[in-house]
Amino acid sequence: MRDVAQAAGVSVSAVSVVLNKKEGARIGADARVRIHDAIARLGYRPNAMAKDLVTGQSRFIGLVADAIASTPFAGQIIHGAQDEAWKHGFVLLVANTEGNQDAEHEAIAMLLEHKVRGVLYSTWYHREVEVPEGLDESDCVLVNCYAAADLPAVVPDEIAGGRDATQLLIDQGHRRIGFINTTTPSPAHDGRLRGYREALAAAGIDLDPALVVEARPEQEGGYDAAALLLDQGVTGIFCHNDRVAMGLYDGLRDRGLKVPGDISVVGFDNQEVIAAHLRPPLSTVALPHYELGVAGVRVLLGLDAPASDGRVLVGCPPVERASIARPAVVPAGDPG
Amino acid sequence: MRDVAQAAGVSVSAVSVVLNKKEGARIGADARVRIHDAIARLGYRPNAMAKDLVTGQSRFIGLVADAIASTPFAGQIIHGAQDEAWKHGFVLLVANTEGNQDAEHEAIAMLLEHKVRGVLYSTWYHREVEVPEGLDESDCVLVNCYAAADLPAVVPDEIAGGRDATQLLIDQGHRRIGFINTTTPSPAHDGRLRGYREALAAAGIDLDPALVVEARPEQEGGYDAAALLLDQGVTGIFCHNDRVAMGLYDGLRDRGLKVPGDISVVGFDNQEVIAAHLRPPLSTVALPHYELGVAGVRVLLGLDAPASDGRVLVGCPPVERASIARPAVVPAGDPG
DNA sequence: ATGAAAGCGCTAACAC
DNA sequence: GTGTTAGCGCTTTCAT
Repeated sequence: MRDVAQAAGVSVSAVSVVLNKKEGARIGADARVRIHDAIARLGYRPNAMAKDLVTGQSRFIGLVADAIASTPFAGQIIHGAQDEAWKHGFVLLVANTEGNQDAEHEAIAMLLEHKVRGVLYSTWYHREVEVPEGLDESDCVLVNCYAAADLPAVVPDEIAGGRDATQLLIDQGHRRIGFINTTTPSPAHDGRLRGYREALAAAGIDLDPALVVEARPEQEGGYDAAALLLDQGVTGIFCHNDRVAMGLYDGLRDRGLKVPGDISVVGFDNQEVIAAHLRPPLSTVALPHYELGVAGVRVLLGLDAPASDGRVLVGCPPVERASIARPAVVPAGDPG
Repeated sequence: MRDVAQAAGVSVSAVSVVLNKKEGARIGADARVRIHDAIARLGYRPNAMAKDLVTGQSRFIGLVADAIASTPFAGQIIHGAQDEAWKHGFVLLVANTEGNQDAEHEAIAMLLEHKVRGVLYSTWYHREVEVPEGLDESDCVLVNCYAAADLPAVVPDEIAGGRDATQLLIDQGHRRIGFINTTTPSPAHDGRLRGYREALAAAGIDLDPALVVEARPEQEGGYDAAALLLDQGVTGIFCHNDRVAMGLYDGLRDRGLKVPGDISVVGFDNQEVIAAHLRPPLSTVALPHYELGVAGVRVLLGLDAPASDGRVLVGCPPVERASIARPAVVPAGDPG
């Protein structure tokens, strides 16, 4: 920078002013030109760290994730956070902890030492977390998780998602709708179930407890659950996630049943590799990971405000594909 | 830091020395204790940027990716790079460009301004890239891609991978082995084909051109390819990737054929969500994204050296599951 | 309108 | 052994 000033025949402060496009003090047009010229000629790059040092604040936003890679989803959170941060001139500092306590501690220390503007603490599946100490030394927002501590938390709206998924089936005339929930206790388990109930209630359909079963949230779980639900005479099935739906497809096929001709299926997550390419393509409801990341930095930056309970709910938009049709067996009393 | 020094009754340099665990100049044991005490009491955190500023080098490694989220894979590269960087005291600065030229330029400028130790330029699928200008101002290594410019490039060993995948089938006695390659021109297309040929040649099997077909690298492509290969009387099929294999499973089943009873199948990529949960679980060969990330920072840091051609090939380890069996039809002349 | 100078928090000579 | 001091590259009063 000194070199630039020298080459342009001005002082360093003049260069600084020009670089930061200050409004107040204007620089002579000629000097300004000479400065830009010198910058280009010398290939000068400002030193971000020196700048941050003097201003006392960096342009970093820290993101600590518990499992960057174990799932295709985490990438989306990073992506969304990165995009939004970038939009406001911030850069993402990524720290992966793989659930390791020490790594987490170290990561947070590192972020703090870099004087990050704030940190996003995220998990790969929606759950309650215990906030590691140290995080309180900086602004912090929880992404895809929440804590007893009153930190702002950005989470998917599981209830509305469950409601919408069920509604997809109801809209096509289904009334005996099965639900393969997960065996794992979680906000997803409770929220989607509640959404399922709400949708049923709103449509005036009595809840039949025999229609909701639980299975491991994987293909294998869905495959095994097929038999249970078929015995109950369901015409449509809402699966806890797309992987379960994938397994269900297999289970149905092995019993000679066609989707959606014989049974309609709706998933959850909108896991692209699966949902979009199953035969038939799976109608589902999307887990908004990208948006979670975006919303996370927005509340961190004070652009969005959480509700009074500290939560910001991000919607799970339905994605209609081809796994839902009107039920083959018209319910009694319904002329069709 | 001054406060700490004052509280401990020593000078700032003493604190600095203690913090950096210098070997040469030792500090009195009592002073050291007082310093640590003061640090804890004051909740002092060193300012990483001030440190980097004076030493002239930061502990950052930049990672620019063309598509962080479009694929489950990118996350693995980030993860590997992050872990390895962390291990050596570096932090990852992540920049996503989504293939956008301007974003890329801006991202690189930003990384350079932060005086990164070097940058990893990565792509989500293995391909040739044009290196954006500016990257030469810093150490740079290509990850999962390569360029005409002589930059070190860390890439998967497609040939060996194709060879190993084919060998999995050969080992079980298959001799009429089909290959569903991708329609997309790419190192994967050429490398896996070459590996397939090499494995066949090594086993003394003549190449039958009718046995290699091309299809879109998705479920749909695999489904459609089933018919073509079945007509050729193959007993085993090597698929360009797991998604193709997934489609192939469907195609085979629709024709009443069982995997691996009637036809053995091997995939490529080891895309967890799919490969591990298909019925039967898919034997495949893994695309080593995590290792690619690790290797990237290792060569960047000078820990590993590329071959004379600037490449470092990362192996694609076979992952055996349950989609391969001995062929039902024993080839003529083979008593076993 | 522009330059001089102080200082951000830290490290690294160099004295003592 | 331990304290003093001079910057690292930049922003920002404050003079001019």
